Amino acid sequence: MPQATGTQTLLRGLALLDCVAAGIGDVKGIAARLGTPRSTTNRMLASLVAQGYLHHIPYKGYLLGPKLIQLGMKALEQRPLVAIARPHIEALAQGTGDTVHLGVEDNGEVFYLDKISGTRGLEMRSRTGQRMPLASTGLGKALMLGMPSARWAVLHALTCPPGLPADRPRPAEWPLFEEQMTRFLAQGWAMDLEENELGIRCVSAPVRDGREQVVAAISVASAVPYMPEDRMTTLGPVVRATAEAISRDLGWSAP
Amino acid sequence: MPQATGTQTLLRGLALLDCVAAGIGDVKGIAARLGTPRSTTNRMLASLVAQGYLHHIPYKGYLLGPKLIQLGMKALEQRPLVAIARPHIEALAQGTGDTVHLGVEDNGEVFYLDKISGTRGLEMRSRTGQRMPLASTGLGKALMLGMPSARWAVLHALTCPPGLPADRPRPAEWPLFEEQMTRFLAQGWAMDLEENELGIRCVSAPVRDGREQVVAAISVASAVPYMPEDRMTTLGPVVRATAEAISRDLGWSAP
DNA sequence: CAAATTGTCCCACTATATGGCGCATTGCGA
DNA sequence: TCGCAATGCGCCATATAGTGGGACAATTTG
Repeated sequence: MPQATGTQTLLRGLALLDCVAAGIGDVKGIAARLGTPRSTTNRMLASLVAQGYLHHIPYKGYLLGPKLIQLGMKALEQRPLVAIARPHIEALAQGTGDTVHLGVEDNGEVFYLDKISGTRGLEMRSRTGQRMPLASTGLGKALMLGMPSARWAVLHALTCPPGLPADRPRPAEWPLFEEQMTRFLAQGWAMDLEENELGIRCVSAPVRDGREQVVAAISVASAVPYMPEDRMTTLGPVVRATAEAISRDLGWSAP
Repeated sequence: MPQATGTQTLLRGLALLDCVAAGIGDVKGIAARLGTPRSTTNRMLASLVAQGYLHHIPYKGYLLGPKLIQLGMKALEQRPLVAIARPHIEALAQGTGDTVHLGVEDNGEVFYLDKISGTRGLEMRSRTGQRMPLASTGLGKALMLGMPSARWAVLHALTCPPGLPADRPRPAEWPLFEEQMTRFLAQGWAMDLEENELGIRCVSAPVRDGREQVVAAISVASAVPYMPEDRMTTLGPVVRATAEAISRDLGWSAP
């Protein structure tokens, strides 16, 4: 299946790891699956065990080893979200022509990590490094999808403080808001209908890491004329797909 | 450092992963550290990237990839605690001559997973599959070291219900108990002074996994005559060392 | 107890990885 | 803005490093 590019032994070793990850722990099974003779298989197994990539229980079988756990943890830390998401959100901006945002949750707010301006001429006020409420932004709602729904009420209230000027845009009132969120959760993407900035609508989706946790969110935003209801409906799955592509680069694997 | 056992390419590739894990992301640095020429290094890098073991940001550097996160997670699931701990607790039983236990926390209690009987002739009533309170057993206290100290009070109260017969052994009264636990936490191992069974003392320590979480505990138990105070003091670090050896096999790495 | 798997060597053969080199790109510092 | 240093990518003759067959011992299973 792969193009043999001069590292047979390495690739075989990695395939072997996959094999064990798939639950095949006996030498016979592994050798059969890789198509390697017993002696070769054993040789590689020995090396992988010596390095801690596999755990060996003699005459019982092989299991993924402690080294992989360590490396997995290190990998989680090293992951530079912005750099990894970049190519994906660039493609999304290219494909939609609209402005794309990347953000994370920080201290009950959205924190903008990256922004790709759209090609429609209009510029949004948002800026990398900026902070915004969770419940009134597309990014924020996508991030909230990863939290226990019990926290929704608090965050919603936080976004609509008592002294908020009457002319400021705001999310839907509570019972309705919860209803919307439940729908967003089911479909895997969310919307913002001028709830944060008049004239701006957006479609968003959550990004998860290897632990299934929501670690970020992306959104496609544009002015109302470019964002009729039906376009948002078709855009939803697209945004979601991009978010999932980023998630995969972060170690996430589809359910 | 390793004996070249007929898998140079594989070992080099794994060393390369270590290298990147250590934070060396530039080709030049990696090549220098492994002692391989540029072309060979690039070839391996390409293969590792193709398989998802590394993430590549062109002209920027290499990082541990998503595949390692996935494998790390799988490794955590696959880990058969009992089988992995076996050789270690056997060695401990051999070395001390006393009975060794392995247990986990389950629903606010200790659950005994394994037991190696000592060589002193006396047999303990404990049995694999048994349940015991957390606060009155050595295993339980070691497990409690991994919990937020706020939970200690609840668990202590749970172990000493109002209707407990006056002649039943029990842990120290509350203010003192907390004091003891704080000391145990600092030294990394705990004691049980006939608090669960009259005439039985034990020394215990927590076992952690790759996420630093306490997932189990081990203890060395014996009759009082074999367990004078000073022996417990020397045994403590030994038990702790064994627990840490198991932890390492579970992916834990010393702080 | 026998059958099936597994762990461990050994060894001749050649496919496999090596590493030197050149060129086009890209990024960074001056 | 420019030039240098790293990097990505490909080619290729060479011999080294991995291959795979086989024999034997150790271990588990039933």
